[in-house]
Amino acid sequence: MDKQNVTIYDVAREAGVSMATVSRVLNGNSNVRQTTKEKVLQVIDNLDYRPNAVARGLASKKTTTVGVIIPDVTDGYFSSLARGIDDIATMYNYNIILANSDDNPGKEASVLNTLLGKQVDGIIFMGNEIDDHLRDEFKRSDCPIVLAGSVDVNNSVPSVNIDYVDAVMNETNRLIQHGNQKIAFVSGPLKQAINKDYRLKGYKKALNSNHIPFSDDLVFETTSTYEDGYNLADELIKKNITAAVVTNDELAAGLLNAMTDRGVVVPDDFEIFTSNNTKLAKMLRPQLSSITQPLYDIGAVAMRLLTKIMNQEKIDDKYVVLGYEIEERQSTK
Amino acid sequence: MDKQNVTIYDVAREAGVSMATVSRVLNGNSNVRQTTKEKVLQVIDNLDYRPNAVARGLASKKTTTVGVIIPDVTDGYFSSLARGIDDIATMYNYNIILANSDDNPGKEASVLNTLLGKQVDGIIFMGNEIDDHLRDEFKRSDCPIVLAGSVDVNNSVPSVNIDYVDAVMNETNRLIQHGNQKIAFVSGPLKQAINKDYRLKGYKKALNSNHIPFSDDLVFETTSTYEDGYNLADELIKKNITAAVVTNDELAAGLLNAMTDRGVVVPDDFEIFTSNNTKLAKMLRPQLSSITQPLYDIGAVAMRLLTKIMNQEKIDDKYVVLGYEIEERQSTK
DNA sequence: CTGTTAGCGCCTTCAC
DNA sequence: GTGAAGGCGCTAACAG
Repeated sequence: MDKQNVTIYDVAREAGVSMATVSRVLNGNSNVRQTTKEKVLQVIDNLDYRPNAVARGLASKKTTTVGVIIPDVTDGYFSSLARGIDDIATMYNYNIILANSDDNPGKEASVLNTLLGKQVDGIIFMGNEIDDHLRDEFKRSDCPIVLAGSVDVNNSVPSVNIDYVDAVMNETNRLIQHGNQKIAFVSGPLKQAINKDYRLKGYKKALNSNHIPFSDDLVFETTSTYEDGYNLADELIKKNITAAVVTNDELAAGLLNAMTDRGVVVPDDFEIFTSNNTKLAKMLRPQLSSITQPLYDIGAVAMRLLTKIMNQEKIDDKYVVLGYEIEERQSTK
Repeated sequence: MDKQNVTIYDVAREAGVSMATVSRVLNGNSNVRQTTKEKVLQVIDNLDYRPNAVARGLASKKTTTVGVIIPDVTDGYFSSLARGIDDIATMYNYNIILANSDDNPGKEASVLNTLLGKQVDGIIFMGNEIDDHLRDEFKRSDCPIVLAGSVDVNNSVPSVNIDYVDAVMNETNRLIQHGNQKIAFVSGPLKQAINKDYRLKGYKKALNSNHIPFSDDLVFETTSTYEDGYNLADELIKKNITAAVVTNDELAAGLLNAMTDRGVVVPDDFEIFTSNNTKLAKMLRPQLSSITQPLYDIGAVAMRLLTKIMNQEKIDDKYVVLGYEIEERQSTK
């Protein structure tokens, strides 16, 4: 009933060599004669031997697995990053332990600790907010960590992102150029730095450079769900708002559908710009205009960066900023 | 530079007990005097000691991690299952190693092997097709495996599903009751058992019981992408088809949008039923009528079942069939 | 090029 | 209740 009855020792005996030699061929060590190597390989095949990664991990202090903390796999934005992460991880022979955190600081800290206990070689963290406590844990962990599509105002950890300030500023500018004066900023929780310190800042910059006064009255804070977006429509209509910059695609989808359901024609009567360009944006009608982020690449680059750090390679840039585009589809004029 | 400098040995020395005792309190063994237990706990806290799960795994032959093989995290159907899986896993103190397979038999077999090498305590497999080779690997693995939202015609492995035959039959029946005679079956790859042996069968049963002849001409095999659905519209229109049962939500979304973009009014001129009730279904306009599967629960129940098997508990039913509903929204009359 | 010998950090009998 | 000792399966010097 053992999962793993045949060990390196069995292989060694069967092949008439020492376990060290078997270990060498397993690890691609070149110091093995071709003929013995072949013989060992042969025996491994015959015995259907599969190295025990746990034992290997204990001995070598490397588990070839990395932890991935994600708010919610079900979210199209983060799952796209996760896909990029996993593909690159696989490419470099790593596996990922995926853990959902719901953006909950308690869960994040807790899962971080269990990951460290499992001796992951590195961690990719995705989350909308990094508080002091978490930053401390990161520091104390003594484990390579990279943020993917997530922002740390202190830049205390390597990260891969786009320029959120710039992107939102550009969106807002376009909306202004389209003639809108009352533009809503529809956001996820403002305690999240990515919303408050980056996106909102971009929004304000655009208003400012166009001499439009900023008003708290046009800032709508939500929990980023489809329903939140849907429920917001009436209020926006009542305030005679004619356009919105939205920080999340599902949120934008809710707003869009609510508008349409109320007979408000998008984009003629109301324009919407969203932020993440998940699959969803193109599947809606009208299609959502959006910042087009290289989602897969953000994950992929983050994982690649992590491999370099784990590997102690020299890093050119610990704070990668990838390019983005703005694609105007059908939800803007 | 060690990730884990303080070991159980340090704790033992510091607390003036043996490592065996420390191990006991760590594992909740009752044979420890209350006072010593408290002392040990105190030292653990002081030293910021964190047990090394790898060493523990080697010694105990339990890793408290399970492998999860998924076609693509980016797919709303599977990511919902994955969320259910992770939540229950967390509840039972397991972590999940998530691996994308793209439904590719080669990748599936390969990742299965690396998971087994990592000594996972169990595996949840999601995939649209299980071929003989994979079934063999499952059997040989001698590792608890549960299928989630995935079907094995041979029932060689415990699984959690809904009754796909019945569900598709019901959908088709409704379409027939709505007066449709030419109903398309728009499917993912027909080499996948879930499509060919279950859904298609349900479609045929409905036709049959309504004395409508089955025609291969109305079966459309695709790769299940949004684009596939979009590109199919013209053909369906040309054939004067008035309704479709679709096996995948993104596929259905593509078809829906293509119809709308071509001026075909859904549901007046064309009805659509989809199969998975992912978030997407309700976000589209018109909203997609669908089989409403308990996605999260399928994952959750599968993981719960797996814990029972890993725990050698008695299992009432190794082939769980969860209930489903059919929800008619706006894409059907 | 190959074998020997220690551990890696923890669990788990088995004594006391 | 607690300690001592022997692995778990593999890697990593160190010899030869």
